[in-house]
Amino acid sequence: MSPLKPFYITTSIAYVNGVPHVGFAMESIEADVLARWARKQGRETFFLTGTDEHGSKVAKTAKERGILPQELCDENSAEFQKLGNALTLSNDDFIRTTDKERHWTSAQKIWEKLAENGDLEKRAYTAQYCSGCETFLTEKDLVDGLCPFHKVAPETVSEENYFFKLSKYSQEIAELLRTDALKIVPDFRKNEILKMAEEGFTDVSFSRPTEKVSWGIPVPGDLSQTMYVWCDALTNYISALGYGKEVEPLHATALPFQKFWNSGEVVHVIGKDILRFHAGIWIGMLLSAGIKTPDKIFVHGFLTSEGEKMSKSLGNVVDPFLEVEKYGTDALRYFLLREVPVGRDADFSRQRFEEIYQAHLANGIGNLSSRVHKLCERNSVEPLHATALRDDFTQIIAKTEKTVTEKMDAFLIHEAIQELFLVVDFCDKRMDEEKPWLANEDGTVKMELMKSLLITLRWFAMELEPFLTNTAQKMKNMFGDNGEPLGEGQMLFPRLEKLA
RNA sequence: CGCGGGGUAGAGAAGUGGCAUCUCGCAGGGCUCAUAACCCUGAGGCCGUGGGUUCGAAUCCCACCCCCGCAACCA
Repeated sequence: MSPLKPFYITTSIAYVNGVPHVGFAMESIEADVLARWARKQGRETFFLTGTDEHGSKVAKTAKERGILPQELCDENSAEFQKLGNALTLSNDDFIRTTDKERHWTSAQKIWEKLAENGDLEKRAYTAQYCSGCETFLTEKDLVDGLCPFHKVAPETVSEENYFFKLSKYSQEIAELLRTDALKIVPDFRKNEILKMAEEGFTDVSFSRPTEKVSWGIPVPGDLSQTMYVWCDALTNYISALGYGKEVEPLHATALPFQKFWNSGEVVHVIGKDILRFHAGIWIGMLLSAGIKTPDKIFVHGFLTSEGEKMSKSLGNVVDPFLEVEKYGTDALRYFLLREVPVGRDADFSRQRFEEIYQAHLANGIGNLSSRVHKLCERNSVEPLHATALRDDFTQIIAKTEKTVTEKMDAFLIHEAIQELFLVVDFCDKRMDEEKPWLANEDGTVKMELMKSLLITLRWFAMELEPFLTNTAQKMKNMFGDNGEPLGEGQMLFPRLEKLA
């Protein structure tokens, strides 16, 4: 719990059978802010993201396109890494589940641990299978007993799978949740998953016959079976840290796994759809394998698009690349961080996005930066000489720092950023009332106020860094970070009508 | 009676017993350093509905209505 513990934060890994989605952008940005915040607090931090690349869907898509599954994975994984750059993510690593060297060894190691512990058992499994979809269907999928896509009755198929005995860990998991040893944020998600745990989880299928699904990690010691997503994908969180890697005993303590997993604070950032897997299956696996369980799971909601569910068929999926291209990285970051209440569902509305951009970014911090910069330039106020801060500014800075810290510690990102931006209002108000563009009655300029404004904006840039990294850097250039002279003035956020 | 979340101004949120708050939008006024930006004022709420507890309820209790998730790898 010590705030100086190393900090390990992960996003869920994106499935590569498609291109990046604005929801993935939101999750990555939230994780990025928490990672940058931790670093700013002086904590040694490791931020991981990556891609989930196995399974029949990928194999099928590759086949349709006439390329190898690995080629498809390479192509799409690259898109996600490209998005990471576009969003200025500060991830320390990027793990891919097709990475045999790094990932497979860890995943197989965990599998062996579960097996040694007697928690994996081969069972016959019977279900309805549609050969058109190449997947199992449940009663609810069927329309009049037929596959809704192929209009044929599914066949009853029986196959052997390894099952993980998750049910036996239900109560232990419930206890972790109850005591917050595994803390779920926000609270209401905890209640939800705790209920499920108390009612008991069912055992889960952990493998598929290789003849049906071969694009995956082979089950150790049984080539007739391929790992199903759980042991394959969830294990990325520790494979990236080198779990199970053969090293000289002397070097074992140097493994990131040792530092960040065993001795650090571990936080997973995920969407509400996969909470069950993370708080259930993943924790069960770790308990079985005798590995420390994570400290926190931070669950975000979903975005709708103009009030409707985002779906390919409706054609309303928001492409994060296009948003970044049009409005800029920090505008998208700001909207997702400020307008989406942490943990809840929200709507991605074009009009709302533009209103927020105009009001907070262009008219707010952008305009304030311009007016302060011009004043300083005109009156030769140099950063080097701006050392003394007026009391009222000192007070608001102290108060803001305190509140922002409290909010961030509680993962209330949207409230933290809201609090921070109140400083913009404060500065605008001070200028309006004291009119620093007019001289004092004795003809002298209002130097004290101008210096305070300059210092405050320089401070603001520092506070802003975890949230809007690019803008923070631009502000530092404008207002002379580290005693540099006043830089060039620039428009941080041009008004919308000036955007192409 | 499957499980869970939610219903507070046009929109999004805060508020868990004591004058209903913030952001955006809207209307009027002021200023002119600034990106026609900024500042002030105002309009706009039976706090989902009906009962109850209390000196006092958005807040606690009971009943009901309506939205939304989950139960199945959609971020």
